Amino acid sequence: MNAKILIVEDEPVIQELLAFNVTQAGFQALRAEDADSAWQQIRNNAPDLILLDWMLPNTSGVILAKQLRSDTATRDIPIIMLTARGEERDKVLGLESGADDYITKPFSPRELMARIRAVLRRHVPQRQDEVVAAGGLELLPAAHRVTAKGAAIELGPTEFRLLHFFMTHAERVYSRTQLLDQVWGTQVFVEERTVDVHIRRLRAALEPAGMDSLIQTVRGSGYRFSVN
Amino acid sequence: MNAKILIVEDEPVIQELLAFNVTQAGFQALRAEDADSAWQQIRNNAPDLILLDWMLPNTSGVILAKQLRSDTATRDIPIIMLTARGEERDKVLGLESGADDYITKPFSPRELMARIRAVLRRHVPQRQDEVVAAGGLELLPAAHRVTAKGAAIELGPTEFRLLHFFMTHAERVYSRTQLLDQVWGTQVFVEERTVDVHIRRLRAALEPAGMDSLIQTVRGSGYRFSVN
DNA sequence: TGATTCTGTCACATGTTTGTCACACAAGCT
DNA sequence: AGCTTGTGTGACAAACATGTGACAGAATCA
Repeated sequence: MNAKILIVEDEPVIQELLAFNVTQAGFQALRAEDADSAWQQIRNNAPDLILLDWMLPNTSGVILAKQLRSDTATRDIPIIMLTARGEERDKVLGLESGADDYITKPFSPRELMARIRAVLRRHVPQRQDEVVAAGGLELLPAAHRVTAKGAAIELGPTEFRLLHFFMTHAERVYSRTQLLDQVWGTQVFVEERTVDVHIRRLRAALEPAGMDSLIQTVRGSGYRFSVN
Repeated sequence: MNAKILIVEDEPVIQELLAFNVTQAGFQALRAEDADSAWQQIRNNAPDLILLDWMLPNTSGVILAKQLRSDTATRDIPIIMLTARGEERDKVLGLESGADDYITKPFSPRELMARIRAVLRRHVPQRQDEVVAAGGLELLPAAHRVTAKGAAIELGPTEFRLLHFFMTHAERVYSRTQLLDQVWGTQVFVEERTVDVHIRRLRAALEPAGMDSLIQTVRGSGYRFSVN
């Protein structure tokens, strides 16, 4: 959810402005002033989207875009071109440029973010949503629903993800660290004991249905979802 | 995976451009310049998707789309409309047009392919102009009318499209982003919170009939239309 | 044209969720 | 038994998500 956006812009003021807006909107901003540093950033940080200035020193933005498109590793990274007023829309979006969208300077932050989100939206792969059943519980990812013997069970977002993970990884012990990685994500820093609390909340939610014993404590190791 | 795409476009240059891009992307391109040759292609080659120019000689694209939608054999073929800048989005995405998505000329090839892939991916055959009934509500697309237990319910255009989408996609959670794509269209840039407001307006309109609980909030995920 | 509806956005109200404690309790060890 | 370590539990404030009323501009209609 926290997409990385590479800003390729030689003008420091504009670069700063872009980075500010992007960061403000909750994205991670990477920066580059020219084609070389852009490539370096791309190799090291694998951005999800590139904001590319049409005019760049040495190599122009168009040429960089072309190169990006011809390289298998970067072919699928969407590009939004930054152009000066008056550039021909046809040229910008034309075949050779390979841009997904463009925006003319000066631009409103709102429009910039809207375009970024729109482009990202179309490039995010679809996730799976198969029905999961285990231990008398049924979980429907698409409907975001859990039922035990037909009765609905209300869960908060985190408990839902936690249960989903457990149900798809039953009969195996997971440490608190592993659960944090899998359910919270690798980039979140929270106390390990937080897992305990959510386990408790999940058990409490399952308890009315008599399903709370499905989640077992393995002292010294972690937790396990087990049908037995 | 090798989908057949029918391009219906009278302007030779654009037709060529489209065919080139489509082929390049690994699809099979079929071509037609007018409604008659389009029908011929459809009958002979059963395309998986149709790229249709809004303006066509003789019969306009809109009329062809309408015909496609009313013919049982072609009802389920998704359509992407090609429009000039400035066309009304309501008209384009409106129910009478029957388009699944649209794109304005001039467009970027990447954008086009992204749309094609998106439409193919999510394409669930759904009849655009048939009466929909769900959760005690009845919606008549052709008449642009909604009733609950016989009593008419007044809705604005956006609320109508929103409800129509929900009723044809019940029991499933949609994020604000997905709803924007599906109901507002992929080219419209509005705040995500706008969805909330329209949900509220829709609920308010359904409330006199006691049907407002059909639209449920799923915290952290989005909204769901559900009969339960 | 003016009147009327519709839309998108905001600011604020309200309600949930989350991570963290501090402490209680349980299990293993010598 | 005492000691040590690990886990359960209730409370809480801050962060966060959603509901809601108001408003101005756009679109529509007569």
